[in-house]
Amino acid sequence: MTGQVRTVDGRVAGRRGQATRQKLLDCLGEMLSSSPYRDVKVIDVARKAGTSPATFYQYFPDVEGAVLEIAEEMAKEGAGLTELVAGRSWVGKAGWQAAEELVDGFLDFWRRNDAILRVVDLGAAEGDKRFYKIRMKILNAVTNSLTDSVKELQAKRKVDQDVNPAAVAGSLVAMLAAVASHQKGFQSWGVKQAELKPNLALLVHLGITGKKPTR
Amino acid sequence: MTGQVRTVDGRVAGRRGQATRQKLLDCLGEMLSSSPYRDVKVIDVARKAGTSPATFYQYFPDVEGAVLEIAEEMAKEGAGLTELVAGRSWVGKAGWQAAEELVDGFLDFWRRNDAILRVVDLGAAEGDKRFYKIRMKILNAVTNSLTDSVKELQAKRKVDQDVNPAAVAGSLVAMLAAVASHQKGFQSWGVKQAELKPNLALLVHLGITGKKPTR
DNA sequence: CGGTAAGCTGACGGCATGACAGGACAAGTA
DNA sequence: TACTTGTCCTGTCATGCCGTCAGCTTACCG
Repeated sequence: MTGQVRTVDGRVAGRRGQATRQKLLDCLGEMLSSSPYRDVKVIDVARKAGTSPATFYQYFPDVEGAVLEIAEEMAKEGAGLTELVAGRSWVGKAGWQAAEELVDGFLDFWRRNDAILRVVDLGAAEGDKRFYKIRMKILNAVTNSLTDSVKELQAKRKVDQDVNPAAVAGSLVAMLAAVASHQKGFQSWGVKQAELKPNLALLVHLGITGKKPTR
Repeated sequence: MTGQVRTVDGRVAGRRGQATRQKLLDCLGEMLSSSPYRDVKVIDVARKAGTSPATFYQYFPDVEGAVLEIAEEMAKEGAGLTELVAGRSWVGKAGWQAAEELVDGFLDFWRRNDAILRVVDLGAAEGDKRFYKIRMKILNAVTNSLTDSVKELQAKRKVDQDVNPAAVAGSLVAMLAAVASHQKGFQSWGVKQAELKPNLALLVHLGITGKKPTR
């Protein structure tokens, strides 16, 4: 199903080849977090990995191709974000806890994958379907779960009927993603990390349930 | 005060020079909306403007420099976004209207300056102070106004004291910006443009006042 | 009409890209 | 051990963009 790892010219990669390939990916990942995406050059990645540009081109069609590879990897891990929402109760104290844990988990994931998520975001915004798909894969998991939560509350008449669950869930997730990728920005207008989280959780809880949380 | 427009090598630009310069900026702007930022080359911009690469380098140190110029221009226009919030009442029907108009104005501005805002966002996220500053210039106006609104409501005991006005305002603005730049994304999970706006307005209202709007 | 500064470009060294052919290496076979 | 096979890596090359400079053309002014 997964298929073996293959080089650009169709050979199957052996143990040594896969190691080289992985090393190139790792080095690319590091470069992305230390210098602007626009300035990441194949030759630098290759040098950093102690190999030559030609080797890079054996495993990846171009820089973008390699970035997609890393992103795909991350997306798999990101699928686990679903668990932050699935099967949670949004009533009473449990609701507040759910909101807090969602915010926590989300911010954490984003901070860990900071650099690559930035590039994925850009690619998606520019209309590249491949990046777009990956971004969806990560956000969809959470968004769909949240959408379901809102729908449930609507069914129980706890949320107004004219609320569009998908729109609200999507917007909240977008907010989390945006805040996560500009966390430094908040510090400069005097909001500290620790203060940010409860306020985000508040917004999430308000958005989902329409009510202030009981802590 | 403003200083004349100058070329890289220090000459003051005359009428003809300024026209060329502007044409280069315009063409760059077009290129940014039609192809990925990473692939925008000086030579293409120059060709599109019917001039040579050397001319480009007379007016701008590099592509980034020119992008900053465009962004600066946009930031000036963006300062007008303050009016969407300043001096608004957030009580009763007026509150709902304020939320709706804020969302409307914001989304509109973002759609108009789509391409350049993407690049600014990326630059800021990557830690470039110059892009960061521009992003702040645009968002600060709105965020500060919103922060003040929340503070006022807090003073009147209409909002809980443990809410951090700046954190809430900043998060809401980040949400608006994020949703605006991924508007297409929402369509794919079945949320239409027209549906999106009222739901965003709802979230904004909830966030600022802590209460459901009275429409 | 001549001087001066603005405006533009051809051309060039330098570097990244991406392709290829061939050498180095590990593992299996006789 | 010698030979074979297939994987893995690199030297090298044509191509194309970058960023700069000297020098030519154009516009303005006394």
